[in-house]
Order: sequence, then C-alpha cells, then structure tokens
Amino acid sequence: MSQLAQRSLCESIEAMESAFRIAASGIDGFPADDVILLRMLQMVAPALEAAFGREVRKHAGIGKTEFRALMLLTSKGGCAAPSELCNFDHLGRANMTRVADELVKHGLATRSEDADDRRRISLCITPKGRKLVSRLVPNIATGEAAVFEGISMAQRHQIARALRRLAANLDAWNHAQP
Amino acid sequence: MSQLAQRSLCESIEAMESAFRIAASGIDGFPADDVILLRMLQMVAPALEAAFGREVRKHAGIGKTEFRALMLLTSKGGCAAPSELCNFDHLGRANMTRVADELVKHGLATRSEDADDRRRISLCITPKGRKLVSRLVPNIATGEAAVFEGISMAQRHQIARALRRLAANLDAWNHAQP
DNA sequence: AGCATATAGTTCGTCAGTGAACTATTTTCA
DNA sequence: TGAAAATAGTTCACTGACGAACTATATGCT
Repeated sequence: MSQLAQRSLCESIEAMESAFRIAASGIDGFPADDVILLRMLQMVAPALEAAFGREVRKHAGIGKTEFRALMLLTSKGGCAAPSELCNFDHLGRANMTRVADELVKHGLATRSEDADDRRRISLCITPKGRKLVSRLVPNIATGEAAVFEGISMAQRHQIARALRRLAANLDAWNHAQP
Repeated sequence: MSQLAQRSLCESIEAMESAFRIAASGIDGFPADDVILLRMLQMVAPALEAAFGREVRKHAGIGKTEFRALMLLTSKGGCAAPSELCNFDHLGRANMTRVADELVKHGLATRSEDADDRRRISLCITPKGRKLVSRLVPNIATGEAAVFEGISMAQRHQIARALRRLAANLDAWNHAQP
C-alpha cells in the first residue's frame, strides 16, 4: 500500500478544510474561504495529473508529458520545434530536451535539423508515435468522461472562465512582483 | 530571464487550446473541451502554487509545504503528529519527514516523543514559528485577494463544488482501477 | 559591416515529491 | 496469550520539474 492516501482525496480535502477553518478563527484577517479553495485546486489538480500519468505509463510505457508532446506534435501536422511544445505545456525548455530524448529513444519521434534556422530542431512524430496516440485516445476519452461525470456543461464553462481569469490575475501579479 | 514563461500563462493556455482543437479535428472521438479544461486546471494550479512558493521563500526562507505545515500546526493547537499533517496536505509520509527536519532546523518546530503511543512523534510549533505565521498572514491575504479578483463569490462556490465532485469521481476511479 | 542582443537547444546541479523497504511499536483476534 | 497484521516514522533511490550557465546561431542597431 502506498504511503500517500492513507485517506482518500475527499477525506484529505475535508480534513484540510476543517483545519483551515479552525486556524482562521485564531488568526485575524485570514481569508479562509479563498485559502481553502486554492488548496482544493492544488490538491485535486496534481491528483488528476497523477492518475492520468499512471494510465499513460501503464498503456504506453512513457510519461504523461512525453505523451502530451506527442499529441501536440500531431496537432502541428507531425513536426514542431521543442520550444513550441514547451510553450503549449508551459514548461521550461530544459525539460523538453529530456522529453524529446525519451520520445526518440522509444522510436516515437525523430530529431532533424531545420535548414532555415540552424539553431532550431524539428521534432517529428513517427508512424509508431501516431499509432500510439490513436490507440490511447479512447482510454483518455473514457477517463475524462468518468472524472467529469456529474458536472454540467454550464459548470464546466464556468470553471473554464474562472480559470482563465485566475491565469490573467496571476500573470498580472507575477508581472507586478520585482 | 527564466526559460519558462517565454510566454505568459494566458498565452500558453491560448496556444494549448488551439493546438488541442486542431488535434481533435483530426482524431475521432477526442473530447476536446474536457481535455482543454483539464489542461487548464493542470497549468493554472501549479503556476499558482509556484507563485505562492516564491512569496513564502522570499519572506520566510522556507518552502511552501513547510509553511503550510506550520499553519496546520497552529490549527491543531500547536502540536500534531506528522502523519496527521500529511493527511491534511495529501502528501506521503516520507515527505513529511523532510518537512519536519527543515522546520526543526530553522527552529520553527520541535520534535518530541508521544508518551501514549511510542511509535508517534509530536511536532510542536515554537514561538518563533507562531510569529512567522502571523507575520506572513497579511501577505497571503493580499495575494489571495489579487488572484481571485474579478471572480464572484457565486463562481467561487461553483468551483469549490465542482472540485469536490472531481475529487469524488477521481477517488471512485482510482478505487476501480486494479 | 560589425558588434550587441536575443533565441534555440543542451548540460548540470537542485528541489520537492514519490514508492519500497526497514524498524519499532501497537492492535487484533484465533 | 501470543502470533499476525497494522501503523508511525525513517531511509533510500528515483522521478520530473526547475533555473543558471553554456554554445551556436540569428537578428537588430548604429
């Protein structure tokens, strides 16, 4: 048994919430509701990500980020520069080097030089990579459906809107910090 | 300049969204909306977490998890067992050992034996730790307010409800997996 | 034209998390 | 009652992300 999740995610959320409510009552000006909401976001998101990662690892033998890069390659018609990919995923370039290494090692993509700009590299998905992507899409669709069950379309749009606003606020905040 | 965020979070979200919409048009049965929503969640949450972490590190010289443990200690009246804390934060016990080490090293908490159950350890916040928590609360409150600006209370409650449902669905899914 | 600056990719060291294996206790129950 | 199972904390090796520093190219500005 894992040492994480001695309790389920729901139980942890509940425990976290009551702990922060108690803490808030003892500390003046503590914005309990917002702290709790933010903590929920930061507990649920990685848990979803971890579950997705386990699925991908089980079915494809590669990490979630590697698989996502593969999906993004298909959306670019098969080839893209690493820096484009890490923009899509909001990851650092250093990380994408490792991801590309992994994809090439598994024969899912190839590196080739870009003739126009010799600083650039073109990462291209292989037929094997394409096959993997289309083979795994049904699994992903099933998982997404299961995880979003009981959340109405209207709610999903609300969340999307709120997340966009959060992102904008955070960009502004980061920009304002010295 | 960091190698991350050559583009802002908002720009990355936009790029990700259009990439997945294109990918979806080429792959049958690809649940674009849900994938995009999930990706937004997984881009925004760590970005918020990272920003919070930078703030804490700057003002307190410790990591976000260490600081959170400190806050949770106060909510338990000053002392708690490490395993309680990692339940609150949905972290593994191994991790909490490191967190406790760090807090003790900085003089923010102490380890003492639990007389009732000699397997257990009682982690207790020190006066210095309490002072740190109350000193940083205003900063946190300011940050939270900035980040949630423009998101109505009704929306916040909607998100909270949806996140709870996501957590429940995920627990069920994890439980169903072999 | 030529130097300063910016960009693409890589390498390196670090950080915060994980699971598995271990020890020491406590609890359970046949 | 005593052996089996569970629990608390630790240690260890590993993972996937990061930022900083580096090289090689390309771009922009006098």
